[in-house]
Amino acid sequence: MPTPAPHAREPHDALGYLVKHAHLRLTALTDTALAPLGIDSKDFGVLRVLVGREPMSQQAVAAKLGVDRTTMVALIDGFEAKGIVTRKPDPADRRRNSIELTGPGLALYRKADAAYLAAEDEFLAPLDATTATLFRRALRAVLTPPTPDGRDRPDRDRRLT
Amino acid sequence: MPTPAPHAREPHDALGYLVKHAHLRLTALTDTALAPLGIDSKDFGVLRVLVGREPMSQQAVAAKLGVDRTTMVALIDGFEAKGIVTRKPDPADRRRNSIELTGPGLALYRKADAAYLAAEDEFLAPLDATTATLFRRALRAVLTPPTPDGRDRPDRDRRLT
DNA sequence: TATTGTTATACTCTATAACTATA
DNA sequence: TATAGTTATAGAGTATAACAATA
Repeated sequence: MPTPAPHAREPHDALGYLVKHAHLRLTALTDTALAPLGIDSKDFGVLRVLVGREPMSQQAVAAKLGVDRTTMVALIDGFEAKGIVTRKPDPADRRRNSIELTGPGLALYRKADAAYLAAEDEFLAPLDATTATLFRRALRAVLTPPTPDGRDRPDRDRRLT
Repeated sequence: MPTPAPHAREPHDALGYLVKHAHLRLTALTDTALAPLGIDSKDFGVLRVLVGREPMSQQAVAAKLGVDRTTMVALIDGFEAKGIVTRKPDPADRRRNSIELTGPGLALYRKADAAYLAAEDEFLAPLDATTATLFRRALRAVLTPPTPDGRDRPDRDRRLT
């Protein structure tokens, strides 16, 4: 016994360590996979919010992502400069900017989605198919009911980052 | 069909979303659990490195945690001010600070460990015991082999944050 | 008066560079 | 010459406060 160990537990078994580094590794993998497309995983999160939905206000996107509306400005700035989205005043309420994915934006999303899924697969590679499914299901389960009364929230109210 | 959905996949199913928010929730739970003891989950990580080991240099602790040695200074400053650790020059190499957990520091760690484990339990509450074990095992599995040749690294060489 | 987007500012976290004392 | 600790500084990232336009 090289190290006298009063009350030693293996630190790498701590769930906090495991989950944090799982997050770090998955982020690194997806960032690498998306980099050739000129976006990162945070950008991809924005695309995921916009795709397949009606045009949204900047604030609505920000709320979905759980970031401040001031943070959203620069993100949309970048997307608009790259021609990924259009930003025009909402005719119904001209305070709002209506954010809409462009054709090239949708094409980019499709490529990004493929790259993202490949990164997921790489991340999950050490698990067999059954375990991978179970892993995903367990993640969903631990996120579902932080409500005290045990009722689940409808999916569309959840934040998305 | 309220929302016309060209190429829609549910964003909450993305593994990136699930892992990120699992991390956020677990961190929130552990921070809350540790707050009454005057420490947070990052502090607890430092305690976990120090407990049950010989006294270490600041740099060794920093390396284990994967942070810069300059970041370590303030962390140890706080611990020393609270009497959790002692910091004295290593007689063998007086450039080094020998960091050692004090008696009260060890007592604090034990309380913190109990609080931390309770937070883990709360996090895992939606899973039955078998699934919880499988979940932990899956997390370990996806973290083990980022080495290209497939060989695992010895545990003591891994970073710990 | 309240809200959306915007800008300017501040705050947190962490790393880089430079200094000191030791080796 | 190189290394451990320290300090000062700078860089991300994100939030808060204030302002203009609109409701």
